[in-house]
Amino acid sequence: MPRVSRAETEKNRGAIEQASSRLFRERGLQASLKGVMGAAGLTHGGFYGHFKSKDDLVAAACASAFAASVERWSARCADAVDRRAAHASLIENYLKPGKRSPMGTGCPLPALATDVAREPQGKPVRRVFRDGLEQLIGILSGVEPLDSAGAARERALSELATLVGAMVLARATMGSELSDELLSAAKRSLLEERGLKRTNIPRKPRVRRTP
Amino acid sequence: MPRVSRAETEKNRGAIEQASSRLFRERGLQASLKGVMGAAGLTHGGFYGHFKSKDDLVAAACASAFAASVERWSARCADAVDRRAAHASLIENYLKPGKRSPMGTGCPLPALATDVAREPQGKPVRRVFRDGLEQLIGILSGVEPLDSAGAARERALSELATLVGAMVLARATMGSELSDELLSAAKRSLLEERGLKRTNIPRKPRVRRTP
DNA sequence: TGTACATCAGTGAACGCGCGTTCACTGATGTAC
DNA sequence: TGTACATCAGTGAACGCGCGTTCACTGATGTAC
Repeated sequence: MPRVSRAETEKNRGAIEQASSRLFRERGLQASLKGVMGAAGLTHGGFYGHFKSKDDLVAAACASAFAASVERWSARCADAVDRRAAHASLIENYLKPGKRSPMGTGCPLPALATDVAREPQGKPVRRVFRDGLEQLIGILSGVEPLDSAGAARERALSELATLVGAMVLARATMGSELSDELLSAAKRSLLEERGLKRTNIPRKPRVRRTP
Repeated sequence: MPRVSRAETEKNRGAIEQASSRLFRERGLQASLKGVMGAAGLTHGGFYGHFKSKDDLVAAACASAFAASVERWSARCADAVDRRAAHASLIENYLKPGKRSPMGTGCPLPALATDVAREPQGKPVRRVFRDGLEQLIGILSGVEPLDSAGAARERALSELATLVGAMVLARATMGSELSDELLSAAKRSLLEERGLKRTNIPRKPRVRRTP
């Protein structure tokens, strides 16, 4: 079957990156290259034509996962009528019960943070993770109340901690009532304590699609 | 060298459990049995004389980690002059920068939650984790302000989410300024927004030790 | 545009290694008398 | 209390398997003329 056209090669590289981004979140960073290559529709031997090493792929996969999250968060903000609506939308969406599973298509923070914490200090994925986290912090800071001025970042940090912690614990307890409780408790705390109760927030009218 | 006395055998079983409890938190649930047995001062072959399987050990290790946390949290509460002091003490201690590392001796929630989330539904460790989490929730609920009545549990859930999320993210970014920021932002949010500022809380006088 | 040939993306076997688990063996412990 | 012997906790080799990585090979692609 080999060889393959240049366009095909590039498409394959993208497929490996996408598959790994999903599988690393789903199964952890120790997910196998054979599994990744299989999910990309290839055999394992061809991997080193695309990436220097597994560490290299891990970094690329993590970056890709963050890029997708940043894009989704930004789109959500752009769709909201104002900052408060955007803020509430980000929180409500993040803690939806449906977001617990599958892990492979969700936010990289709860999916990968503990694995990244176990990676040695020099590994490339650590920097990628930190850069991605900073981007999400930036977006969340941007929808914090303006009156608190320089405290916006600090608020964003503690809110992100609540979001990530609630999701991580909800996943570990999935299938029990406690799991739902964790998500709704975090949601209520974040929304109500900041005056972001759902009923207070105007919604943008949906754009009607052409049928 | 074999065989060994009954007392020795029991001590060895305890050593395996302790070593695994530390190594599973440190390296994740895929830490090897050979590593665990070595850390307990034994060779790998003897493992199955003490435990039925690795899954069995994982459950025991998780239970042991929670038991240690429950004991420490309870002692901390007992040492405080009142509920508010206990509440602040739990939060401040949990988010101390020194608690980021080593992972092997800290709270099992940030160390194991994501690994537990990836375990299949039937695995014994899932129930052990949930039971342990419920115990910690119970302790934290017990120091929430009484005036909020039935809301104590809900508050405890969202506070625990913040604690765990902050620690998980701080560990993933360890070595950067962001890591410290995450811990202090979460601490300030939890303490100040609940009127638990350090300066408001009376301290118990230290018992003088005999020199 | 058509032909001849060099390139190289993907294949699949192979490498050394570590995993969880099993098992024959050892020899001090615990027991029966 | 002392002796003879059965028990069984721990050892270390072995099992089949999957891992990350390497490599000789293949044959369609891309290029030179």
